[in-house]
Amino acid sequence: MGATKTEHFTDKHNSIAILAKALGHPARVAIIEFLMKVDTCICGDIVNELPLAQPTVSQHLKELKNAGLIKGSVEGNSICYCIDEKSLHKLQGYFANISNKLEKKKSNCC
Amino acid sequence: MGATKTEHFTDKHNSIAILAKALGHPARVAIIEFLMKVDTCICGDIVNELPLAQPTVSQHLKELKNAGLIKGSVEGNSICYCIDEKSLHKLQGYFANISNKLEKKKSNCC
DNA sequence: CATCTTCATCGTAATATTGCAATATACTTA
DNA sequence: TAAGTATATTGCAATATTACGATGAAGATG
Repeated sequence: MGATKTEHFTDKHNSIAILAKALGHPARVAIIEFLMKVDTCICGDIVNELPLAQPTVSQHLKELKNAGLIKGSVEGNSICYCIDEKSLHKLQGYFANISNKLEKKKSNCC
Repeated sequence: MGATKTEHFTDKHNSIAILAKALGHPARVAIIEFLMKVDTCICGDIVNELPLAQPTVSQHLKELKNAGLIKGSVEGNSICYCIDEKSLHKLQGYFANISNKLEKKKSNCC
């Protein structure tokens, strides 16, 4: 018990959940927004932006990477992180679709 | 240690994280999609839709409600759940904005 | 009123997440 | 090559999440 029963759900539901979960922490939202703000991908500096210790930030970055929200490539001494656009477009499409459907049926309830 | 350092982050980052976290589980994504699929809000039936025991589903519903993603109102014997459109539109707006910005700057990196 | 149905809550076990100090790795530069 | 810089990994403690059986609460129905 205790572990999520991933195998009982559809791939679609799981993949959305993975992306959403990765954004389910304010530090990781902050990281994404920071990567948006600076115009290029950023090498270093991420740790200084957050009120967390370096290992903690490193862990959050790893989770964002595992979820496919960011990419990281070694750039000499430091590591260059940037947003993986595909996954964010996927989220955008997902919620746009939901919003759309909601508009159409204009809640006949509650 | 162990608890999220919510107070160190901005309200905006926290509020997005709360919504995202609520969707960070496939069962909760499935619940939202089920509420979308049936045209009206649904009273009962949610438990039967999911491969989880009733108390577990009840807990997931509670979390979706706490995050503001769904609303529930007592309807005689059962409870009538439906999507809280505001929060989903908020997510839609958030990701639309990000997607937009990403389009504009067409990644000059990586 | 007794029972059924529907959903919530409690209690508990298993597992996951968060955070950090200490340490490791790897590249850079003096 | 030694020292410095940037990031990752390890190990651990605190806390949160996930799941469910048992039980409770409240309206519905016989």
